[in-house]
Amino acid sequence: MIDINFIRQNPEKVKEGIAKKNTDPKLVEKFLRLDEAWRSKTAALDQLKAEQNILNKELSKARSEDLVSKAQIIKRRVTEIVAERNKQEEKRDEILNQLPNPPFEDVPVGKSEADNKVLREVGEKPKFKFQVKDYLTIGESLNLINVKKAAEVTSSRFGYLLGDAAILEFALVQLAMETAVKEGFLPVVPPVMIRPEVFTGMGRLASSQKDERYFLSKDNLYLVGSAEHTLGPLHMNEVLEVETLPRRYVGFSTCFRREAGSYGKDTKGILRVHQFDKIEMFSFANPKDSEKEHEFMLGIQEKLMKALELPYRVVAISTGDMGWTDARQYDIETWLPGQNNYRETHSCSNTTDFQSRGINAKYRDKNSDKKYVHMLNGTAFAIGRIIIAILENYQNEDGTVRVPKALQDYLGKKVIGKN
RNA sequence: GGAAGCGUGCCAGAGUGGUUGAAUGGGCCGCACUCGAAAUGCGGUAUGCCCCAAAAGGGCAUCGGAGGUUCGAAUCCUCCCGCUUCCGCCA
Repeated sequence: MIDINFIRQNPEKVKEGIAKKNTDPKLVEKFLRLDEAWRSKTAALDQLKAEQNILNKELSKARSEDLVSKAQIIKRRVTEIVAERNKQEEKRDEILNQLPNPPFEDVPVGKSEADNKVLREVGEKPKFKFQVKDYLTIGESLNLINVKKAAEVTSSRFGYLLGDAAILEFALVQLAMETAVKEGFLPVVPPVMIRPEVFTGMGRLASSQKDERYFLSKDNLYLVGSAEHTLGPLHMNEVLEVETLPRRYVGFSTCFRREAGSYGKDTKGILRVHQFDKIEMFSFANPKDSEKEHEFMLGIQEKLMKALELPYRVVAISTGDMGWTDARQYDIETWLPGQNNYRETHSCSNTTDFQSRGINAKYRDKNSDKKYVHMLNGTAFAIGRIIIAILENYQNEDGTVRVPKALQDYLGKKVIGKN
């Protein structure tokens, strides 16, 4: 969530910031009105409580019926005002929950993904002397992917990874983990379920994101949409020593997404599914270094893409297309010959103190003041989509698929589909 | 799933209705002593919020969480969460 004091002191900045993110700036006015009402209720309550405390102290010395009846009257008033104040607070916080993290000043302003800015294209797009196939055609013919059976067994937007595709998954896990560990990330297998309060703190139940989550009502738990969601709370309610920053983690988890509102979009295959596995990097950084840390994480993502020798481009996400919690976001889009297009495979975000405030993750600086850390997250590999990219970019005319050099040792072969 | 116990500040640990934000010890920080250190002594050592232009100052809240009883709750009651132990089940 945004710092309440920041909104009070810089309402115009906040309005401008959230407007860029396609959020109604009038919400700020609404927030300030409700906040003002909350403050006056709080002041009234505090004053009444002070009176009550004085009376109670006198009563603790000597009981008198007169004082008791006075205190009883105050008690009734307190009960009333507490109820009013709480109601006011609820209303105010509901609006606060509708305010996304304002973007940094230099983020490209735009309404949608059409306004994203391509920063660079890297790698050579493969040239084919034959009719290229899409990954699903290749995957089905080599019995690597089965979505039809998954639909029968589970439902649409699920898939089986079979044979070398399954092996490929673990190879990608190994490659990503080894690379991240070398850069100082601690490997983690985090929980994939999360409490509603913690999820809210991470800013992941705000607004329409809620529709994106699977909820287990019997246990009052949500399924995570990314390892990010349970990696962040690893330092919930903690104060980290400044010299231990940045703290870096790389997590493997299954990701669950309802894909609400994407009906009709990418309905075929496994590009957009309800369940996939992902390796995710996460960093807790000193605020003064978080932009640098962001670039560092992006650098690792590119390193991984270069290791796989897949053509990609780096995109600065425009304000209108950014994530709810993000002050800056980069995506990596990988070239998919079967679609003749770049498609998102990675995302990397600096959420500044938006999430750390929600989960109360602080650090102690040199003056031993406690401040909120900055939290960053970035994809190492969204495994399903990388498998798609490999199948399409490394396809041969005879229907087989070459294995990227970096993965050959893990698979123990150079070509998939050859007898 | 059944039964029992427990949950206090950075840590250990007292406190079972009345000036308790909370004894005591440890840790940490500052000062004194010392050439320096240790030891010792003295002082300090939470967070959030509100009022105040700010500072100074004042007030409110917080003893796992949410409610309740009461003039008054760390202390009593209810529910929830967590931890421990035993039984059952289980990869």
